[in-house]
Amino acid sequence: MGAATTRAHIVEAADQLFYRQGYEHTSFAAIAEAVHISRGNFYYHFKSKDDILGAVIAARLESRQRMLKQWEAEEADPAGRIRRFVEIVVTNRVDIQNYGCPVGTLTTELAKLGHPALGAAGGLFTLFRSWLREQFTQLGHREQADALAMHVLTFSQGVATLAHAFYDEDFIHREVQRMHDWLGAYSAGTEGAAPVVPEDCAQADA
Amino acid sequence: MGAATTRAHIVEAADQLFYRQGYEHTSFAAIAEAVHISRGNFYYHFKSKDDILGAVIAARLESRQRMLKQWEAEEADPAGRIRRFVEIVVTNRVDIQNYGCPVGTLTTELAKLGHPALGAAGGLFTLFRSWLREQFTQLGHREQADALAMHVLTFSQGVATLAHAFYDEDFIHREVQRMHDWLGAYSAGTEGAAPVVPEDCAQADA
DNA sequence: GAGATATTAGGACAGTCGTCCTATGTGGTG
DNA sequence: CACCACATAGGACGACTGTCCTAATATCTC
Repeated sequence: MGAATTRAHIVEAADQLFYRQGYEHTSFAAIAEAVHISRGNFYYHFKSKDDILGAVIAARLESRQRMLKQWEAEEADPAGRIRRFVEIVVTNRVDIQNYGCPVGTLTTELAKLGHPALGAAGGLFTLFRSWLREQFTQLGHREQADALAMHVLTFSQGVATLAHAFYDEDFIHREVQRMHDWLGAYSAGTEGAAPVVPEDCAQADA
Repeated sequence: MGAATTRAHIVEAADQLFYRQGYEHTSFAAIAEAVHISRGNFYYHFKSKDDILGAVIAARLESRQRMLKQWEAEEADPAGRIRRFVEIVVTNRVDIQNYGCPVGTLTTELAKLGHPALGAAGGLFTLFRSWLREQFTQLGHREQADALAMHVLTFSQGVATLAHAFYDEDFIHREVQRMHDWLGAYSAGTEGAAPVVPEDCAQADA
């Protein structure tokens, strides 16, 4: 098996485990077992556990960036793009109810650990924030664009946290509906333009 | 020093440390150092680390319950009580920006650890949820009371997570203002303006 | 096929963890 | 003062952690 392949397998397994069990709680042995390689062999591909975390964060960043690019390609209307973002919590409702938001929970954990990779993980939030800001700007709300972007992020983080805590799917749908109604006030003129969310958009967050 | 006093000191120190560093990341040695007692002496007061966690959760529950009771005593208007709840993120903005929400972060961590005390920690969420539901019911929104309570919780969790991630105080104030505006539609009678607004007219703010 | 390189396996290492045991010290009661 | 339950200290324990080292194996080049 090529080194690049093994490395990718490690990152993939670590990504899942960090998400489901947390970074600190995930041991080298656990990742090794998931990838079916020996513990000692890790250090041929990564020089430390923090190094794996860095690779995982980079992979998540790239993945989300790709997702956003695709949305831009598929959806001409900025309001439709924002709606897609809001729908993430529906698309990934199962994972979210089970494990929370991969961005929010990782950032919170790294902050508590005082981990140096906190800044890199925060880049995921910044990525979404900037992208949402751009969409609101295109909608003509240049002045409030950043505040509106933060409000949408607030929504998604709040929903993810509580859907996780209460394992409540109906709650997700209610809050998403509320958010769509709220967004209506900011996407005037494009009413009825874009229908909501194709089924295969997924691979999104959480 | 009395046993009860020492026990209280342990719980207090553990509470702080669990909040700031997380439960798993906080070692016995760290708590011992904070309380200035020896490691081995812990097991005279608690039979395990989980036992300390249980005491911390119980203490937090009692503390929050006391807080809510006091609000009920000081504030006759249910709308005012809800506003007090919303203001938590302002009152505790320093801690929230530094460490996030004590309820949300603990619940998330325990879920990832698969810790048996997850249910007990979830009781904190349930406490707030029930209390908020009661206030909305008293405001005459019996039907939607629970959904409205969950919406307020969503707000507070989202704000706490992002204020923590971005360390942004202005953001907190903006979201709180938005929330107060939204609440205005549901607190008829106290605020002057006020016809009842259907659930999906949440775009109160702009 | 031989040799060099890339990749893997498995154990040794020091450190830390939660837990437990036992001896020491304390304070109040007869 | 002697006594005894309460409270504390400090170290020993096995298990686990991330890290590192070295030998064995696979893969590719000539």
